[in-house]
Amino acid sequence: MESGWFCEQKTLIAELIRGMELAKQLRAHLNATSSVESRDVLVQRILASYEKALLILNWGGSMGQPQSVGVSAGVPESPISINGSPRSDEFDGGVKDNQGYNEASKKRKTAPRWTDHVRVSPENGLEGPHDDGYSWRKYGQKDILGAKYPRCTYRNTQNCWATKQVQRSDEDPTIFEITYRGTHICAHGNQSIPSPSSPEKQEKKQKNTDNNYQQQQSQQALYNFQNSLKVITEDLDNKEMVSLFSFPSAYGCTKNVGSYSPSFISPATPEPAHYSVSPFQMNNCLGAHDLLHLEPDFTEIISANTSATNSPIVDLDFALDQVELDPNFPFDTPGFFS
DNA sequence: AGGATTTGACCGTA
DNA sequence: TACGGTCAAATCCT
Repeated sequence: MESGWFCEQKTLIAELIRGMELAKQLRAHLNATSSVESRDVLVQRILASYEKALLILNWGGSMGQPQSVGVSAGVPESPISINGSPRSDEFDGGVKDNQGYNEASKKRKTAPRWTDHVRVSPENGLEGPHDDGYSWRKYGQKDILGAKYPRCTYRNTQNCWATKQVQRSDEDPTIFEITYRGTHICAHGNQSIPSPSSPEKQEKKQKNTDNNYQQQQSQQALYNFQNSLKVITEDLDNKEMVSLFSFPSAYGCTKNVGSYSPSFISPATPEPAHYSVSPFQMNNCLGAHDLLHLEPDFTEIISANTSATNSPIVDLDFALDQVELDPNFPFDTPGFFS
């Protein structure tokens, strides 16, 4: 459990760092001739970041105690002490019958859970991706009784038990309900640490670093992009947090909607890369062709950054992006945490 | 060839 | 027993 809390601390620090970075950005915007909307976006992101940090503190403080589950917890995913051997693909080798599987199965049931609602706006084109920064891999699609659209299920690819379900709303087909379940124990993509991996991997990582740089340089473009976003974050009695985004036209789960684009190296797994789901590939419940009108570079920007506009709960990557982007960040700066 | 996705089958739960 | 979640072989994609 100690390692779990350690992980929480890292997330917490990342959130606080993010909040500070956003505050800096806001300060810059105050001096510049930026729009009110972009400032507002920053303010919202700052608030979301600190809100999440507080939630982590609350949840971390109750670790080891029974967690109320069932309702959307509105709680950030928190580490759990499992053996870190997710099941499928590169990490699902035969754990099905062992105790670890059973324990993990139980924990999954009692794991924190919350829901995002992602809205797609047919007339406006892509206005907001839903890249929560984690690397998801689809492992199931199920027709749900009484539901018009199938439910797609995704699992984190980084030795992580967290899962994500995407269900298109029957009432409003422009809305996708994204339910996050379980606890992230994975290192965040941008949290990749140098590893003596193969030259190929290192090369990929270098490319990723380059991407980060490009993303940073594209920050301004992002703000312009974000100005067109409709971001509504609601705190539903701390039980559920909902973010609404405008998306282009969307479809139900479809086949062959594309692949994940390599973006990071996973230090903890034998995987050659950490795959970050691009907004267009968020899941097969979104039609990839919805987004074809966008330039690849632009989609990259979106993928890397708009998670900051996501639910304060699920957005974890952005903060860590900041960490990696500035490895020399003065953590020991006096008063930094004060 | 390696990795990602699809999809029918299996399993657990209510 | 029905339903939803997950598995895993087959298939597709790069």
